[in-house]
Amino acid sequence: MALKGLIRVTGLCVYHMKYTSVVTSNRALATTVSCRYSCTKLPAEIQQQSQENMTLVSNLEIMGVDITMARMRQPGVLKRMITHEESLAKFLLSKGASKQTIANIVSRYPRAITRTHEHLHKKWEIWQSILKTDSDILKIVERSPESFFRSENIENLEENIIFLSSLGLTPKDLSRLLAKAPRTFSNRTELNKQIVDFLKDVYLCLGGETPQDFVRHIISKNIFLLIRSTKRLKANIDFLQSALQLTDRELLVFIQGHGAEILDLCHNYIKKNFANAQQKLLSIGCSEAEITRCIISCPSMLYLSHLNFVTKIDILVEAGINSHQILERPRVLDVSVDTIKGRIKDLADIDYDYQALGISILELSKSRFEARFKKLRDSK
DNA sequence: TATACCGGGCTCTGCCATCCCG
DNA sequence: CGGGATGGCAGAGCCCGGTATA
Repeated sequence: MALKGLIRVTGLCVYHMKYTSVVTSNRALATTVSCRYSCTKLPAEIQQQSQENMTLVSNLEIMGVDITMARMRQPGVLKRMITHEESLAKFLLSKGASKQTIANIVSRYPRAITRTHEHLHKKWEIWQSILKTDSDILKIVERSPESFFRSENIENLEENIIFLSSLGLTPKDLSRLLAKAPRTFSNRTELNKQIVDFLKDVYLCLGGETPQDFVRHIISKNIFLLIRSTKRLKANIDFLQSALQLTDRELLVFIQGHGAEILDLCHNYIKKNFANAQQKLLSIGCSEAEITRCIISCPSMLYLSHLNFVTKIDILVEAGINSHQILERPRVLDVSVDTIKGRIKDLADIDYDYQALGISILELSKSRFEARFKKLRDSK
């Protein structure tokens, strides 16, 4: 199989490196026990607190920062002799943040106060070249302070923008990337390059001929790919090929289409959900081949948690819809449980016949459903 | 003209471990 | 050796409407 060969092709650079680093970190994980969150103070903690810069701590308290939270997250910051909390606050205020927001940001990511005014100014300017307005940037900083403040490396940020643009991503793609997956820009450019190389290698191994177009296409389809490990992406691609029994050519079509949406899922989650969905659909009388075809046509169903998936299927079956109707229109699973329930109830009131009229009415947009429902009811 | 098909828009952090440098 | 920088992980859907088609 082509993907198996990939390990050999890219093994020396991308894939092998990733793999070994993960193995060591997992091993370490198993033997490390953190006591950082213990409620009772140990002597070591008391000693640690005593080393804190008391002026800084009281400044932060006045700003409204949650010191306990800050201490829990980045204890080292509270010991620093030189910090820039005042200029940080002034800077963010000038961008439209409230005092409460600023306190919240520092509580969640204390290292923010180690950034100088010059740094903040420069970085904001660069972000603004992509996102345009202050409020767009502020929204992200509020949502995830870490993504804005974690790295001090401006050159790397600039390099990332150049690199991502060189892939053919449009300004619109870049702004979506920065708004939704800001980590893409604080990760080292080398890492982004590795992932892009990995994607190109996958594509070439599967027989593709225009790797640059492929990468641009797949990243704009799923903007979270660059913040996932190649280990995860590879595991998911391998799994989907074997679980869905796709040829290289079919896999290529799949991951360039709807398949791209699910490549970033946690690998165990995708495996678990696949097994659960298969089991549930088998239990209502679907064949394995039908299920496979259905998942290929609508892979987003693997996004649903087990409970959510089972609940939806049960509601549909109880309403008198048969398994084949569901498989023919799997996008009905895209609709929320509440919406399905509400519509089934409405339709029961007018004795809607799913066998005769089909189930596509359940997937309409809200306004289209209402219009259709009204027409059906009036014609009764 | 109603329905089917399909693409795309929202959305997506915060914690932990290791590496690395002063 | 401590702390900053960086990578990796778990987590878990829904909706709208343009256009093709019958």
